[in-house]
Amino acid sequence: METFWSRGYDRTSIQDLVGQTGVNRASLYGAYSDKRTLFVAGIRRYLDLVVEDNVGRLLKIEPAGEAVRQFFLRLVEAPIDRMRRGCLLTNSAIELGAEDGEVAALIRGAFRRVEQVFCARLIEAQKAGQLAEGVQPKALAGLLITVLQGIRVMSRVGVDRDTIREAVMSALSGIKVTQSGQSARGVQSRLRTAAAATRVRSRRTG
Amino acid sequence: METFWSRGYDRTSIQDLVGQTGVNRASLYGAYSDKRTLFVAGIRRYLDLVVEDNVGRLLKIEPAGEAVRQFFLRLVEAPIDRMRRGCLLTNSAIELGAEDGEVAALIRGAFRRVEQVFCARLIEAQKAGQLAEGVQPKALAGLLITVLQGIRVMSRVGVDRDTIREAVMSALSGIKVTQSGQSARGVQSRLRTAAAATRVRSRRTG
DNA sequence: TGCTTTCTGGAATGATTATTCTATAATAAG
DNA sequence: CTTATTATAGAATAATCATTCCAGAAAGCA
Repeated sequence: METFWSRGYDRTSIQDLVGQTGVNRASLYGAYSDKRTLFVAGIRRYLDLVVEDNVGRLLKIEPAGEAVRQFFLRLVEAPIDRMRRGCLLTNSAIELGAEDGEVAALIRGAFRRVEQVFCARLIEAQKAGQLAEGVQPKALAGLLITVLQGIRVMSRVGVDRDTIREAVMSALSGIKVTQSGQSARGVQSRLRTAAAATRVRSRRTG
Repeated sequence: METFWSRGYDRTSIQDLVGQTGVNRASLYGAYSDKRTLFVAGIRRYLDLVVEDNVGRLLKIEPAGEAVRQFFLRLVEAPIDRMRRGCLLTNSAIELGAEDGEVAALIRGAFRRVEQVFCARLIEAQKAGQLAEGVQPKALAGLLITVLQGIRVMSRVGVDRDTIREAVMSALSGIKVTQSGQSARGVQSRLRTAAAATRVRSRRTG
């Protein structure tokens, strides 16, 4: 999973996997019939570890609006290497999605899952009066999963954080800011600081 | 350009290029020092042909809000093969963006260009009262270029059109609908028809 | 016409690839 | 301990790849 995540499918050789896992080539072939099967297993592991971890965080935080909001704030403020590496699903969607139906279906399923979690939490948020007038949870969830993928693409070529932050702010504009979240405080204030610094910088540079 | 667009960098062999262009291998190497240089030329050609064509359309349509709106409506209703093929820039951003600085810079430049055209037209739209209260052109432009990339990823794995349409609708919600656009009529009504058909279909299927 | 440059088809090179095979070492089971 | 299973290192296979080379064909130019 780690190696495919860092280097992609084509650029990962069996030898790379042997080196990174410390498992012999023959043993790898003993456990998985070929490279593609091994890759699919890597994707499955990513779903279980990384995606579920994010889903868990998304479900845990209260209030619901804050959970969605922080999901993106956290994403935008991730370390540079993490941003460059992107998401195994996004990377694989582009690399293999058009040609490998099984991989495409796995990725589609993950996208749908995250979208539905977004949607569920947005419905909660709406009931608690945390959404702006006229915002439809389902439509906003569709926007958010799309923006998430877009951010993965932009980060990959090193688009500056301010641009991405601005996009996120715009995407989240339908969710009212609440100060209730416990762990919210850290991320929120870090973001406010960054945004303020940006404003000063852009005044100076024109 | 066409071959790299369809198959990506790694999966395109020099032999593929010889076959598709009808130009001899030795002649290709006579004109371009290596595969990567040829690829960069392909990207540049894409910028000149495809990106500039889209920018042109974005600049031509009046009123400004309608130009941005139609850009996305057109995108969402593109033929299925066109959607699967995606965008050479998006595909290359993921495939090479993290490892090839020159390619990354080219792609970043194109993203910035399109974003700025979005922004310019949104400022026009705002002056003409076509934007909702509190919508900031710059922030919305950042959202739109991100959503554009996100759509390219989603389309690649065959996410259904309704989901993408919904995301687009949500992203465009800050732009008021006007009926003034001349060529607007065609796309608009096509979209309404598609949306209506979808509604019926989803009622039938549950 | 002749000469020079460019283009062509195809073979050659050398590296890398996924995958299989083999013989040996380590481990687990009885 | 002995036997059966599994893991290992590395060689062997066969395909594909980017890139170079070469001898001949075509085209441009005088």
